[in-house]
Amino acid sequence: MTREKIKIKKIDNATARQVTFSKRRRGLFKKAQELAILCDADVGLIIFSASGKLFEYASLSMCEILHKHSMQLDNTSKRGNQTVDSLAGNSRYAGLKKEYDDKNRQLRQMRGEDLQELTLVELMHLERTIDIGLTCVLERKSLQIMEQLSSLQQKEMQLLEENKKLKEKVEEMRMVEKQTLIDHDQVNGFHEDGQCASVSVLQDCDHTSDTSLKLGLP
Amino acid sequence: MTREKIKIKKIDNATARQVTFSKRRRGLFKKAQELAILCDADVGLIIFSASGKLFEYASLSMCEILHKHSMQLDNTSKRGNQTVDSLAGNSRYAGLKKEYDDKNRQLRQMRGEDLQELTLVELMHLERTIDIGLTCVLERKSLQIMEQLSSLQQKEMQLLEENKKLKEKVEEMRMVEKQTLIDHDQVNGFHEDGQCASVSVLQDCDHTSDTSLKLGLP
DNA sequence: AACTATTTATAAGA
DNA sequence: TTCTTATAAATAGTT
Repeated sequence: MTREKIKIKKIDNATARQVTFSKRRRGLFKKAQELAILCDADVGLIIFSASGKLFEYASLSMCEILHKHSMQLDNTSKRGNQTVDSLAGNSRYAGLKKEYDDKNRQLRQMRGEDLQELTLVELMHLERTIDIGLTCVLERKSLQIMEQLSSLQQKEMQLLEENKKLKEKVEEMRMVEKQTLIDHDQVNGFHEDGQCASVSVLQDCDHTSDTSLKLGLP
Repeated sequence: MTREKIKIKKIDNATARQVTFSKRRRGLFKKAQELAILCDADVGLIIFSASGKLFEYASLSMCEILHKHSMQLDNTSKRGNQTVDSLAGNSRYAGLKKEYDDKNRQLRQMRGEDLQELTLVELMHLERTIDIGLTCVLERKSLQIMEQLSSLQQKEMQLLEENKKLKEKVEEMRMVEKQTLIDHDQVNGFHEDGQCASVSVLQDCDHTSDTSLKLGLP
């Protein structure tokens, strides 16, 4: 579309064809993307070069596009020409699709949607199914809650125990310190350092700190 | 590309967006076809409008394009020769399978199965979902029951009414018959015929019979 | 759906 | 492949 108008037929020269392929492919991808963005459309574009190399663009994932495409085919092909699906070679796909639709319908009905097609007997069956499900979920929930409560209580106990030990330790240290001061007073006058006692205190602190870490939340 | 340059972002005005979609879609199809012809490429283009309508172009059949596409994907994603899967052609299948599994899991969980993998928060969500579903089902069931009750009561009324009329008719017929016998006795004693009265009775019978037919079950 | 002023895409050449 | 550029094609806004 430029220096010269061309006829739309296979380009003879292989090099020129390759160049044009490259240029137009990019152009097509750009246009496809623009359409998707401007018009809020879902676009999937698959291109195979003459040599068989694949290029693709998809506004969503290609998987989603193809899936939507399959769904559409299923909807339209129900009216008669099942040739499309047949040619696609998808008894496997069609079978899975059927099961998927069935599961989806059941799920929707359990959520309380699409109920108008059900008879009274079917509704009562459904109610029972949901009720059983709800019971199981409530049981499981209770179990979970009990487990978490139990776990928390256990942790509380451990922490209380730890706390108690620490208090005893602190009390003991106070006593030791007091005695040390008394000893110090007795041995010397009032001066000198309490370094030795300090070190001992620090070591004890480290030890208890390790223990409490083991009780930390997961 | 025209009167004014536009920014590539979703067009706000719905009408303008629809018009642009139409124009650009045709443009894209044309370009896709030109690429296919000029460069001897295989091209597949799938477009869904925002409203979900499908438009597609394929230089071969779309099935062949998708089949080639699946082969390519399978070949590149797995180095081993999984020709069986490849021939079945199914990135499409894999995508659906994933969704199917997901729906199936959800369904099982709503039925109270496979709950051990759920956290407490997830369980509470599930409980709420099921509860809402149950409420809907119960509402629908009540509605159905009320409808059926109402329908049955109406039929009962009609039948009672019919019954009443029939009883009256029977009583009337008895009286007529009695009178006929009396008349007969009188005729035997004197003269006259009771034919006219008999005919009248038959006509009345036909009439009530018609009425009961109109009230018949559907 | 048709028109048209512009923007874009691109064929050929470098 | 990429760049340039003259020209064909596409198209946004309007009618």
